[in-house]
Amino acid sequence: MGERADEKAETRARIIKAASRLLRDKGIQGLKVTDVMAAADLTHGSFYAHFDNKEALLEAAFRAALDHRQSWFRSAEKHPPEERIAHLAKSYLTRTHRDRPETGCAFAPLAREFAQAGGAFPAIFESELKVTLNGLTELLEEDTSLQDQTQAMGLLSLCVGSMVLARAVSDPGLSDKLLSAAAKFASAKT
Amino acid sequence: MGERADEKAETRARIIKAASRLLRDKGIQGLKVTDVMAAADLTHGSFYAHFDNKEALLEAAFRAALDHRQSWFRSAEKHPPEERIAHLAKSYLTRTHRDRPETGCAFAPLAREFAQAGGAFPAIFESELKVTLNGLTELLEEDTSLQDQTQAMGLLSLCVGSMVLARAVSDPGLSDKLLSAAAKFASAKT
DNA sequence: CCATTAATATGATGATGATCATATGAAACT
DNA sequence: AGTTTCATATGATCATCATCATATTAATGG
Repeated sequence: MGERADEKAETRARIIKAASRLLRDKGIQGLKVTDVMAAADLTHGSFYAHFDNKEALLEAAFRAALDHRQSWFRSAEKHPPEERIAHLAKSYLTRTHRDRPETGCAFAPLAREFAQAGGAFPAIFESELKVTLNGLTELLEEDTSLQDQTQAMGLLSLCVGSMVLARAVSDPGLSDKLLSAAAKFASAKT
Repeated sequence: MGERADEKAETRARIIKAASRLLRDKGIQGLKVTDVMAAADLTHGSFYAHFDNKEALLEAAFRAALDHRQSWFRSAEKHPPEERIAHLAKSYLTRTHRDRPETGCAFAPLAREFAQAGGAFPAIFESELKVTLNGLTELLEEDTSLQDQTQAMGLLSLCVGSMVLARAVSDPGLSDKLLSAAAKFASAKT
């Protein structure tokens, strides 16, 4: 009895994973149900056995796309507070991260589309962003009062902006330089 | 004889202007030919009297969207070099700019889509970005050698990232704070 | 005024893609 | 083995949009 259900849950997870990758790469409008299902080794029609509609999938996929945030935080915890800005920036602004948007930060590629999408999307985006900012604020030992999250907000803005631009550029020298310049810029603001 | 041609050129300009606004607001995939024409007070069909296809329009619209860059630079020139970073950040990171994406910076909302679009788009994006970085580099009196454009690249990344996030957030307190924190972060003495 | 021509409008056409209805096929219980 | 059930597949349907073909309309030259 549980066998079938397990299998279905596993398939569902596979669909979400595929969607979460494609979403970060192609954006909301670029994400096609057919492509997601193909990436999960299924055909388009069975999609509706797993989700009510595309919106439901997007929601799950976006949340899944933010999982890796934890490991970003954890790797910074090991460093003393005054080195954390530099470390967080450096570990975010890597070539690997740039070249694999499908496994990376979801804020950078999706901000505009999520904010403008209807339904629950803007709220989801916002709450996830707040969680991220709070995590950074703690790491940087700033006041949580929203009045003094300058470092956390500045750092995240810088990281997101640099990643967005670096990904948009095909000249590898320029792209690399955009990442390293941002990392240097961040460390200077400690 | 020139009358008709003038009128047509004027209409074309009107279409480009409408497209340039809608493009920044909705993105490439969100831009519908019908909507552009309606915004220019025309009906959809006549579009092809002015442009070969949607791609041609997008190209013109994107270039038009970068016009305002000049005035950003000029307003910074008036300040002494060491104050320019702070001034550039502050004048970019305004509430007005945030609330009117359709008249603002084109890099922030369009980077991902332009980079992934086919044809000439990535190259156009990249060359416009280089122009911008060179302008900033000059203003900040850095070495133009691409080896030392840290300030220019850091500043632009920070501005773009902060704007993208601030626009994605509906809590006005948080959104304002994202802008002001980035401005403060930019001006922080190294 | 009439004829021409260029600008815009109206109404297809065809592709794409979300969603749905129905079919297949294999596992689980009898 | 036979039947039931559910996961997945196949093949519509319906809306949206880019693009195109044709019609209308207004300005210019005679």
